[in-house]
Amino acid sequence: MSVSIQDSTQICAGFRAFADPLRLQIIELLRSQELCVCELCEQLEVNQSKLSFHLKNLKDANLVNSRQQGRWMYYSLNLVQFVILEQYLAEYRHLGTILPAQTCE
Amino acid sequence: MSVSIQDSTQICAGFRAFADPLRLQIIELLRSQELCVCELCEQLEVNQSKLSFHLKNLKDANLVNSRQQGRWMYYSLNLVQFVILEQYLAEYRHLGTILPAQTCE
DNA sequence: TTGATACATCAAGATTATTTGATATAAACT
DNA sequence: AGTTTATATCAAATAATCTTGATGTATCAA
Repeated sequence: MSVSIQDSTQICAGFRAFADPLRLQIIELLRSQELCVCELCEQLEVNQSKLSFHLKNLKDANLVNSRQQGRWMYYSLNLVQFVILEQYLAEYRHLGTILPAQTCE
Repeated sequence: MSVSIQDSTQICAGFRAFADPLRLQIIELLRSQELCVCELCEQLEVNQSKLSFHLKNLKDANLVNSRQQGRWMYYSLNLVQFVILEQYLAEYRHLGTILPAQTCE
C-alpha cells in the first residue's frame, strides 16, 4: 500500500540534499515561485558558481526542476519528491508501538 | 497553527542525520524495537566504535533516545522529531500553487 | 561577427564528516 | 580489589563535500 518502493539510496540522497543551510534557503525562496539563477544570487547574496553547485545538488536529488528559457534557467520545486520523503517519515509515525528491548543476555 | 517554530538549524541537523546509509539502517532496525549497541553491532556487522559515532550523531539530532540499564545502553526512536521533520516537508505540499517566474529582465 | 550576459563546469584548496584503532569509563561479576 | 564486559571518546588517517576563481558554452543583441 505504500506509494512506491524507494530504494534507500534515493531517500538518503534526498535527505542529504536537504542537509545544508544554503540549500534550505534556496528551497525556501522557491517556495512561492520559480526563480532564475540570477534572482537567487541576488537574494541570497552568494556568487553564481556556488549557487550552481548547490542547484545541481538539488537537481540530482530530484528536489527541483529546471527549465531553460533563452539565456535564463528557471528553477522550481519538484514537490513529488518532497512527498516521497514525507511519506518515508510518515511510515514511522504510522507504525505500531515500539517494543521495549528484550533484556540483553 | 504549525506545531512549533523550528529554527532551520534544527531542521537541517535532522536531515543531515538522516543523510547516511548506515544511520538509515540503524533507524530501520529501531523501527520495531529498542535495541542495545551490541545488538546493533551484530546485526549491522560494523564495529562498536563506528556505531557509537553514528548513534551519537542520531542522538544529537534528537532522532533517538537512549536509556542505560546496567552495562547496556538501549536506543530507541524519538518519533516526535520524525514528526517535526515530516511536518516541515508537509508544509511545502500544503502550500498554494507555485507561480511561474516573472520573466527575468 | 563581435561582445555581452546567464549559466555550467573545472581544478585547487579549505572545510567537514567518517573510519579506524587505541584508550577511557563505569557497571557487574569473581 | 581485580577482571571482564558494554559502551564512549579520542587522535590520526582518509574520504566527502564545499568554496573560490578561472574558463567554457550557449544565447542574444548590436
